[in-house]
Amino acid sequence: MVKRTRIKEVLDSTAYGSEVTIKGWVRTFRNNQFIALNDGSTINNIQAVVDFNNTDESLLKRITTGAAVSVTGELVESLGKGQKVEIKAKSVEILGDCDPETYPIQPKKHSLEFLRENAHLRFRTNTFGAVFRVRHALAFAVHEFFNKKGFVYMHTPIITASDAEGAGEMFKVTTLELGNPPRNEAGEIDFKQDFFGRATNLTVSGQLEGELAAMAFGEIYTFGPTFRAENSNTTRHLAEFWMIEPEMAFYDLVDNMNLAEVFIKYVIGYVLTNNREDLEFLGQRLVEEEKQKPQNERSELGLIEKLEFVTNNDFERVTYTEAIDILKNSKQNKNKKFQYLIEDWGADLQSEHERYLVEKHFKKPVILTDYPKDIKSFYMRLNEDGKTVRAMDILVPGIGELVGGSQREERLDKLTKRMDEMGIPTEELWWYLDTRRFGACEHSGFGLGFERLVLFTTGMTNIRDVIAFPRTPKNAEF
RNA sequence: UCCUGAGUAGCUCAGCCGGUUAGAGCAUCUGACUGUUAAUCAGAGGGUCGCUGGUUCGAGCCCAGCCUCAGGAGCCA
Repeated sequence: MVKRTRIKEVLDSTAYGSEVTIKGWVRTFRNNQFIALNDGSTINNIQAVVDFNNTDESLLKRITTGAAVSVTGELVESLGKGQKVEIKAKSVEILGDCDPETYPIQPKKHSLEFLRENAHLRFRTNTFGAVFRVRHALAFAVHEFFNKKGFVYMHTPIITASDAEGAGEMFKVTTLELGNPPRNEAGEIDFKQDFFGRATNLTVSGQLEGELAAMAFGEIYTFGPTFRAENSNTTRHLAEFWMIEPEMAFYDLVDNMNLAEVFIKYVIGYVLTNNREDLEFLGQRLVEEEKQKPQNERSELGLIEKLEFVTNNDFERVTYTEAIDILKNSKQNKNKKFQYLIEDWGADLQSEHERYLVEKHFKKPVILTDYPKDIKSFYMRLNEDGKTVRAMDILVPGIGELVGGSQREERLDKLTKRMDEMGIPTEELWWYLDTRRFGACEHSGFGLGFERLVLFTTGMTNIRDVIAFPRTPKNAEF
């Protein structure tokens, strides 16, 4: 059996005269002799030239867009313009036919909306090929970064019993019969008879379990699927998404911010050096797309310039209180251009405010810290002022919140007091509180939405286009 | 969930004030051409106008309800 060479390797080769075998999917077949073939190893196609005068007519007819073919031939310098090398085909074998009458992907521009409805085939387009190679590179860089720093990768449970984290609506997990569940004497569904002997849900965060592990390994991270049953219909929310959650003992909020910033710069830097061609294509795609927008709505920087800017510049760090001052004194606020005007300290920031800070005022990623306790979660460490907590959110242009994190409240009395105030049942989270009873220490962590990172890095604008098979309200096809 | 907009050929879209046989480009098919770059040229086929009901002599177009999608908001990562 002849060994297959990946197209990326062939395109980089100068071994003219040697024989190679490539296998891939036909992108176009031009002029009855030029096959543009792609195997996913690179965004670039290789051109295989068929001698149509000496090739069976019935074989030529089967070389159609989308067909899987194997080509064996001689690697030669290309006679035509547009590519350096090509393959002079000696033999072409159709591995899998593709009926052009019914194959949805045509050699033309398709709308992202159409491709979303054909998510099973969209990997075969340039755009989605590039997006998912970048996604892979980012995921790999995440593990490489933490591994180099000595973090332990924890797999926290996907099915959880706690319904107490307050991170959003949860999906129920049950084996009970939906139409006729067993009931107790009070007429309520009797979860004692369920698979786990209690009500369970899909996880909304691995943080609480992550904290337990950090109290032994020092530094850990999780990277896994997360589920939110919110009826969210936006370009930045999914019902099933992947989240990275580092948790570090002996880190205060500043250590936490430093880690998050270095981390983001590292993974983006990895893609800048390893996925150059994909980024160039995605950057070009973005330019084309923005041509339809009015001048003042277009990005100032190209995709690669934007990513280089992020890796080369410090993120802006401001407290919530300073941010409120900036917003309050902004022209937008004074001219009542905000839909929600900033009046008093304590209000939650709306998307328009975050966007103003990031895109108009600072024009770079911003880390907002020390939010009012009333708009943040129970586990965040209370500041000396008694009003604010050691929270930090990282906001980036075009996406908004990329990271949400905090220094955790390690003082048992303050934590339980806060839980009581917010109606979080302490008895259900006894195991979490045990970390505050047995060797508690200063610690911090954050959560980063992986798809939002992919969005930012690829310049795509809809989160459903950076995950293979998006799960959103009314959509679980594929 | 709320606001706004959209749904017409495989895809992208046009369709006038409600009027006779619903169009274009691309794709597909047939033929020609053969160093092309989303090849080109000629011809052909292709429609449940999102669904249901209503108004009307007559509805792709008007009205009501529903479904789906997109953008924005909320929830958040």
